[in-house]
Amino acid sequence: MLTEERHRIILQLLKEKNIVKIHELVDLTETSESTIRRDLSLLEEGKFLKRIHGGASRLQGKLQEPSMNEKSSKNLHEKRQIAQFAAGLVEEGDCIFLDAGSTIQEMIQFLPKKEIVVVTNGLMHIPSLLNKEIPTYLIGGFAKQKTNAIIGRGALESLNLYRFDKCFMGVNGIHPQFGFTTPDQEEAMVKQKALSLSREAYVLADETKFSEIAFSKIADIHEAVIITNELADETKDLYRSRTTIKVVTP
Amino acid sequence: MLTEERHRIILQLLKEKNIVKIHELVDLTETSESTIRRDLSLLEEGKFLKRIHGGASRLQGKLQEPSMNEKSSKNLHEKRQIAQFAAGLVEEGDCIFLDAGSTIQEMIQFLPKKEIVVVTNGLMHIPSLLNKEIPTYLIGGFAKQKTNAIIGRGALESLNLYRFDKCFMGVNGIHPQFGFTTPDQEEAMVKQKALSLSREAYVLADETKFSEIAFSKIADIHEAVIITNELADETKDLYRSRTTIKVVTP
DNA sequence: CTGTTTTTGAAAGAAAATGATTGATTTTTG
DNA sequence: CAAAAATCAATCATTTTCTTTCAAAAACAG
Repeated sequence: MLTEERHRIILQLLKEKNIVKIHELVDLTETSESTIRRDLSLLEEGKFLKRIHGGASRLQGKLQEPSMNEKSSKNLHEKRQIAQFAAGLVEEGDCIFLDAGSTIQEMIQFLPKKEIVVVTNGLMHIPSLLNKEIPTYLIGGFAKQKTNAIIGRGALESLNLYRFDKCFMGVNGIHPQFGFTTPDQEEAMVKQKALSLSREAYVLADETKFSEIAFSKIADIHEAVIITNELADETKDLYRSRTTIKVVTP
Repeated sequence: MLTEERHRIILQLLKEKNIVKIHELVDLTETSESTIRRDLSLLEEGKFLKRIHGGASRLQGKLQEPSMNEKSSKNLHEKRQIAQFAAGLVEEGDCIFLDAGSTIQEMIQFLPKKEIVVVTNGLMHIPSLLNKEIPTYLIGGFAKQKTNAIIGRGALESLNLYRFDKCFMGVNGIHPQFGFTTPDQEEAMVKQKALSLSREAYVLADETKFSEIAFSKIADIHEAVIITNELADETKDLYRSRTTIKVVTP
């Protein structure tokens, strides 16, 4: 059995079980304990897992891309519902802005087969957009490694070339007083700019984002329509007076 | 069994299994280990798979160019030599423009670990550039599906924000009278603009590009230094009088 | 047919992976 | 708390795989 093959098996097993024991792996792969230990050491070095006494455990850093599976399927389902609803708002002839980030990425698959134009700062959206043969414009600027978003002065200048019918974005915090917020200042500026260039603005957020505050402010609460799933009634009331909330019914 | 035939078998098997072992392939094709090793090396060069100890594994594609099946390994080798030479021209502190396209993509792996800044219109370059932790700026504009390049008005406007120490580009035709040419007019405009913003301009081209003419003109022959591999003497003379040619010695 | 290039297989030494063993360290058990 | 059990890191000999080199075989061109 090849090294890489074992590594795949180990990671696969970890995904399912959160914790694997050394002996389990020895039996499964029919190799020696030494070999498995070496494997675990290597994988730990590569930040794929954490070694613990007797085995290894999964690490839930955000660094883990495939930990998408870890997100409870409920959460994912909600996210998708919100995304689908948002995509339904797009109309023939629209020019829309799509923010970088995984929330918005879910939207793309639901975008209608109409004549639309998409502008985005999300590098991760490009393959799927082109795949759907949607005319796509990317704004210029600095390519941020961690989030795969385009940010910076170039991004703002670039946006000036466009006007949008609708823009869609994800945020990290929604708060009655502090408005929409996100951790990265540069990304906040891009969102802000895009929002100011749109006739209609939509923020996609599941219930976990409400009453949260992140570092950098994007806009006041009334400047965008919030698309979300079921909310506690008292939360709803808190926001209803200040802005529009579209609640996706399952 | 023909080389091509073996390659096809190997790739087919990889599609099904994610991992293939050397001995598996030796048995299957009834050739020697040496031959299989050579095959795997070639296929790895062409970015079709990744060699691992004891076999090979499938590489899960990023934003790779899929339509480039005709890579002959000889051609690829030349291309790589040219790319390596070009990368060697990059100096500490340089701000360089990298054109979209597979020729330039080869350069990235050879870029020196110095403080440099890269601006590009090639979406396919982004993953490897970010991977090397090189500060990267993408210009804005229309994302062209076929070539994964950013083009159009936005691209030209975007470029205006920058000035380059050096720019590197691929072309389709080089001709004493007609200059540098490429099939797509929009891409030609981007190349032209980038070239005009650079202190020094370099065109990377193997011998097959000489005396060819494509539809859209980028610049006159004297406006860029040509980096190429061995040339017939008469070809060399034809261009030497009008521009600089750097010949990469193998 | 002859000389050249390309492809192939074999072989040798280098490099990597493996499994067993050692004694140290940690955890469990009494 | 201390002994017993389990797990661990480190080392080493062995096996497997890799790279390089070379010569024979095959394909090719003139």
